[in-house]
Amino acid sequence: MEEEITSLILSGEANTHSDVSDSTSTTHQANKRQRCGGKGNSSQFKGVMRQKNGQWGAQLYANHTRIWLGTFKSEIDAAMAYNSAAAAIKFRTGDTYRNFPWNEITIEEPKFLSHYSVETVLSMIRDVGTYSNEGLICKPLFQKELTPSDVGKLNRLVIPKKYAVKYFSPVFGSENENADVGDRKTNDVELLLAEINIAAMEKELKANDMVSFFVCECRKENDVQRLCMIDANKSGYGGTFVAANNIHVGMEVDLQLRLGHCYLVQEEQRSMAAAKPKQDDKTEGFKLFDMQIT
DNA sequence: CTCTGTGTTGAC
DNA sequence: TCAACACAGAGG
Repeated sequence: MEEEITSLILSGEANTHSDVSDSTSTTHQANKRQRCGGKGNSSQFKGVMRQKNGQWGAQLYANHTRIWLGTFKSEIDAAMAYNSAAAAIKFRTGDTYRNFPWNEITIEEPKFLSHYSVETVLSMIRDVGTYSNEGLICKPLFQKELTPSDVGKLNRLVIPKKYAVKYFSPVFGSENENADVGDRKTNDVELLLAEINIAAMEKELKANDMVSFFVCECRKENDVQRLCMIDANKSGYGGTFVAANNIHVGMEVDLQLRLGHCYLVQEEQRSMAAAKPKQDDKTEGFKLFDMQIT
């Protein structure tokens, strides 16, 4: 589960497709080898090539060797894989070429990937690659230092009210009896984590450890779902995902506003040439860590 | 059989 | 360093 989630993250990349190539002075097209007899089925993206069966392969070169990233259904997914791998491998060397320009979300990617070894990152990318059309991007929301009670027996985590209102207002701001949100008398909001395997977390986390909340977009086919993730930053370590599953489509509209842009949906709509309308309103309600809240 | 991904080559 | 192309061989 943990690995599944992290691998999803690595595959993700949110970007508009329209304003490619403004992040570097050299374009992929400019560098492309113009081998004779080009059949016009090559990719416009760096590190991406068409396979015989119509799939798209992604690869990148580092240390004089080719690193195969997998095959993908769409050219864009392959280009995203290149971006992720490049963010993990080439970013530090100063090679910041991107198939898509950075945006407010993807700019976080190198920092996130730096928590993992190159091998881990690559395996994550490959896990998602073959025959996959999934993507997941994450945007940090806020951090909280754990208190003794957060890691206590009560299976609940207290979120400062200002964050709860800001990011979870569709849930916490409404008078919803189903919401397992307690203690409106205080300034903070208790997030009950009954469904999460907090027992596992307890072993790992202590008071004063820092947990980061992310909102993530998970793309599957033509569907976009949103997840909330918790990343635990133990002191002295990089972040490691210890908990993540929260599907909450109900707050989509609100989060779209807060994120400023819903890149994946736009990209999907554009690339699908309006073949299918966006269909992300099928699911009602809000789930937090597998717990239906609204 | 299908299809991935490696081997290899040659352009930059 | 990179993409184009060929094809070995893994996997169903």
